[in-house]
Parts: sequence; C-alpha cells; structure tokens
Amino acid sequence: MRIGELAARAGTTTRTLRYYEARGLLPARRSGNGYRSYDEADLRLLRQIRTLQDFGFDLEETRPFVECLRAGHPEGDSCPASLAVYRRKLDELDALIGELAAVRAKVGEQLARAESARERLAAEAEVPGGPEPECELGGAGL
Amino acid sequence: MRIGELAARAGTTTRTLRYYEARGLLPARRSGNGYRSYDEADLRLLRQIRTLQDFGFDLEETRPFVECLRAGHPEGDSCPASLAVYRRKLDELDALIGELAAVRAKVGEQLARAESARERLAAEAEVPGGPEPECELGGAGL
DNA sequence: CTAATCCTTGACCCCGACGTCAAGGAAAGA
DNA sequence: TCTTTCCTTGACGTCGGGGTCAAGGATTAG
Repeated sequence: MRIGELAARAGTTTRTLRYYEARGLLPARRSGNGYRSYDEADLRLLRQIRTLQDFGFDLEETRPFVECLRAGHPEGDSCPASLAVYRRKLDELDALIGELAAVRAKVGEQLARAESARERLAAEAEVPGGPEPECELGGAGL
Repeated sequence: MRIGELAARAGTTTRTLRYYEARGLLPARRSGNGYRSYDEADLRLLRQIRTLQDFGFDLEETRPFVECLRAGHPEGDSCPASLAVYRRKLDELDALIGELAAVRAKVGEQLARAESARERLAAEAEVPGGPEPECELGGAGL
C-alpha cells in the first residue's frame, strides 16, 4: 500500500509517516515509480508507535518497541529494552505526578490564604468601626 | 539597580528580564545612559513572576498577579483575576494528574502483562516438555 | 486528452521561555 | 589610559512533533 492509505488506516497523516521515516523509525521500501510502499507489518509497527505516543512516550522511546517487532517478536514489548522503557516511564510518571500533586497542594494553599484574606478585608470594609470578632478568627491586618 | 544586579538578586538572567520586558510584563525605567533601572518594587514583581513560573504557570498567567501588585495591593493574589487564575490552574492540575494516573495505570498493566508473558516463555524454553516448576530460583541465561 | 488525485522533495512555520552570539557603547578599577 | 566588565539592540538557535505550502512528476477516472 502507499503512504496515503497507510496514514489513513493508522489514523494519522502522510507528513507524520515521512517524519518517522526521516527519524529512521519507519523506513519504507520504494516501488518502481519512487512511491513509498508499505505492508501490513508496517501498519503494525505504526500502530505500536501511535499507541505509545498516545501514552505520552517520546518518539525515541518507541524505538525499542519497533525494533522488537521488526526482530520478529509477536509484541513490541516482548524484549528487555522495551520493558526497561516501560519501567523508566513508570518512574517518570510517578515523579511527575508527585511533583504536580505537590504544586497542586501549594496552589490550593495559596488560594485558600488569598480568599480568606479577601474575606477579612471585605468584612472590615463592611463594618469600618471594627469587625469585633466573637471567635478567634478576627485577625489584624498584615 | 541595574539589570545584572536585579537578575542576580532574583536568581535569574538578564536575558530573562529583557524577555519579560519585551512581553510587557516587567517594563523598566531608563537612566541617563540608556541602562535599565529597577527598584525594590520591581524585585517584588519579579519574584512573584518567578514563584508562579516555578509552579508551572505560563508567563501570561502571571500577568494578573503582576498587575495586582502594581495596582498597589500588598500581594499579587489580592485581586479577583489572580484568584481566577489559581482556580483555573487547580482545575488544570487535577485534569492533568488524572490523565497521568490513567496512563500510569495502563503502562503498569502493559508491563505486568509483558513480564508475565516473558516468564511463561522462559519457563517453556527451560522445560520444553512441560514447565513443571519445582522451584522458582532456576534461571536460564538471558 | 484532460482534470483530479496522489505522490515526491524541500523548506519554512509553530509554540514557550529563554540561550547564545555579535557588534558596539558606557563605566569602573589600576 | 588601558582593560575588564557591564550595558545596549538585534537576530538566530533550541526542542518535539509535526502543519502547511510550493513546484513538479505519476496515476487514474471520465
């Protein structure tokens, strides 16, 4: 099949396939007229790449999977190098999720602090003579 | 103070300050010789920007905070626009963390599946007639 | 035969937040 | 005065994963 059909069957674009080829990830045979020619095996390689890309893997990270398939293995993750990429990705994800959770907590704190400060100011503005706090929540302005 | 000193005091570079100025985020006065001139208030603005950047805010998202400070408020998040940015960021973070957690789960599944498949193959290779595992410590090469 | 698709390569564009280099002016210390 | 350091503007590079032309050749439908 030609590039347009492969792209369509994988739900991507011809530009993307040429890009993968330029990166050495998905080389193509050529038919007599110079057109790129692909087969079902290429479609499997491409689907492997796309799946990993959808997971957020870098293109380079998909390379071991592609090479594993090309080596004749039934799955892209049948090789140790692919498993290593999986593990590295899990570590990266854990680290990233942890960082984001920490940031989330800090931003949440900042929001709560800023909101309570605004409420205090609003209350003071409403009763200029003095809030006269019945409980211990009344704070003097910074 | 001049640009080099401000950059040093904020732990950033002169290039960054010129970039912020080009974006209209941190305009600078000029002294007679054409040098940029900053004061302590600029340092506070800059620190506000840097703090938010460290949190992963886009530069544009820091603008309400900077404008809030320039409007004379004691904190960059004393204004409603800043609080809105906080809230939007929390939503974004929650969405992102959720997506990453989902990907993490899927990758974990894939890894477990691939690993168990390899173990099966290894066991079959070791005892071609039938796995019959008496003890799991026997390791074949590769 | 001709028009409409498809294919080829090459080359520039995009985003964000700067890094880096170049050419030249200003200031400060010895 | 000389040298070093700081400042100025301008312009291009980076990174990833392609998007979007442009100019021209091949193929196919009518």
